Formats: sequence, structure tokens, C-alpha cells
Amino acid sequence: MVNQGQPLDRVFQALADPTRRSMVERLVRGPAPVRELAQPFAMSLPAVMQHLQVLEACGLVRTEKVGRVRTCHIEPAGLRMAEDWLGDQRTGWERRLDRLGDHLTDHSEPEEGRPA
Amino acid sequence: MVNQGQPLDRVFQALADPTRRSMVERLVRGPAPVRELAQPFAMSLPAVMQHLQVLEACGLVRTEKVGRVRTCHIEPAGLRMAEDWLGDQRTGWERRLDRLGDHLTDHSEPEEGRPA
DNA sequence: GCAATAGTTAGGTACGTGGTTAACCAAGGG
DNA sequence: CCCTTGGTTAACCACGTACCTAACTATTGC
Repeated sequence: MVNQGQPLDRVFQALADPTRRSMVERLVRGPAPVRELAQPFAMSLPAVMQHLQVLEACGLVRTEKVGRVRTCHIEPAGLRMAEDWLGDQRTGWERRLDRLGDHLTDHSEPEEGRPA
Repeated sequence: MVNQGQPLDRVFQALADPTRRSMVERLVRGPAPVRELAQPFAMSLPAVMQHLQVLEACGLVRTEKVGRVRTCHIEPAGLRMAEDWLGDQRTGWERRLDRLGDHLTDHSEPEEGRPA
């Protein structure tokens, strides 16, 4: 429960970059070739390619080359993995708040770390 | 709509590290002093402090020092910000899938990028 | 086949990140 | 008052990341 580390590492790392997030935002509205993906960013093609590789390596994006054009699709499973982790933390937190409320109404116990 | 960059950058960056994610996972179950937070990780106190600072800088964690003890609480708003972004992308994607389905049943249009 | 287009590879640089050790300061406790 | 505990600061190092330019390959269109 404490260690499913690596894939999540890569996904969050990928999402930590504004360029890559923008790419994801764009790809969510439909697939696009590398060139179109690169257009809004004031940076060289190789730089864009690198970002793309990061996104692909962590499973957020899938690409396939048809003629000389590589088309990029988003892979929603990757996003969901991250969203799930976040959701788990939030629900864990909320559950804790509930339990804390119970204890307070029961014994007026002061707030502290793990009860065990 | 394409650039609310910086805070999200920092949050995802913070979550990209397994140590920091573990810390969040622990803090979700209740506040803890630095020492206890550091205990499960085979690394020096300063390293832990650094991670803590990252978490604090991006608003995921709030800390306060009482005697000589600094207690760390989680700050759920930070998690929610990230979760929201992820959710936006997912819904954007799902909406697109719906629209695509409509078009297909209507005009048998081939799938492509932005319709504008 | 020649030129333009789309992408790729190679190599290099500047900066950021994650860790270390050592020395230090500030409570508490005997 | 002295020692221990808890945290902090400083200085440093190894490695990774995010770009760049230049050169190259592979299609497509004329």
C-alpha cells in the first residue's frame, strides 16, 4: 500500500512540466501530428520530441507513424492512474476527519498522529 | 485556458518523488513531527527537510513549530488542485469521445484534430 | 530525381534536483 | 548547568532535465 512507486513517479514527473501539460490539454481534444503539437511552443522540434518521448515513456501518450507523419493520441489510462492516487489520498484524509469527529464527540480526545 | 502554469508545476513536481508521495500518504492519516516523518526513509534528516520544504512550498503541506518540534499537517487544497486538473482532462477526453460518436452516426466523418 | 516537408539522431550546455556530511542552534530533562 | 533531542543551515557532489544547434533520414509532390 505504500510502494507502487515507479510508474506514478514518471506520470507525475511528466505532468510537472507546463509544456507537457499543454500538450496533454491539446491531445485531449483530439489526436495531432508532432508538427501541430509543436506549433504553439516557441521551442525547437527536438525539444518537443523529447517532451513527447517523456509522455510516451510514462504511458500518457501513444504515437504511431503513418507516412512521414507521426500522430499522437492521448492514453487516458495514465491520467486515471494519477487521478486515482490523488483520490485515494483525499478520501483517506476525509475518512480521517470523520473518525476524528467521532472521537471528539465520544471522548474529547486531542488530535494526534496514528492511534496505534 | 492554456496557461495557469506555476502552482500546478510545483504540485506535480512535488508528487513526482516517491519519498514525498510516501510522506503525503503518511500525513493523510494524521499530522506528524519531522522526526517521525523521517523515520521510515533511509536518508538523512536534512534530506527529509528538503522534501518537506518542497511539499510546503507548493502548498501540499503546512507545518508549525511548537517547542523544538515541528509538526506537519497535510493541506488537502493542494491535492485537490491537481486532482481537478486531471479530472478536467479526463472529462474533456470523454466529451470528445461522445461528440465523435455523434458525428460518426451522423455523417460518418473520419476522426481528426480540431474541427476549426 | 530534386526540393520541400516531417521527423529523428547526436552532441553539447546550463540549471535543477536529491542526496551527502559537518557544524550549529534551541528546547527539555536530570 | 550540562547533555540530549529535534531541527536547521551551509557547503558540496552526482545526476537528471530542458533546452539548443547541426546534421541526417525518409516521404511526398512536382
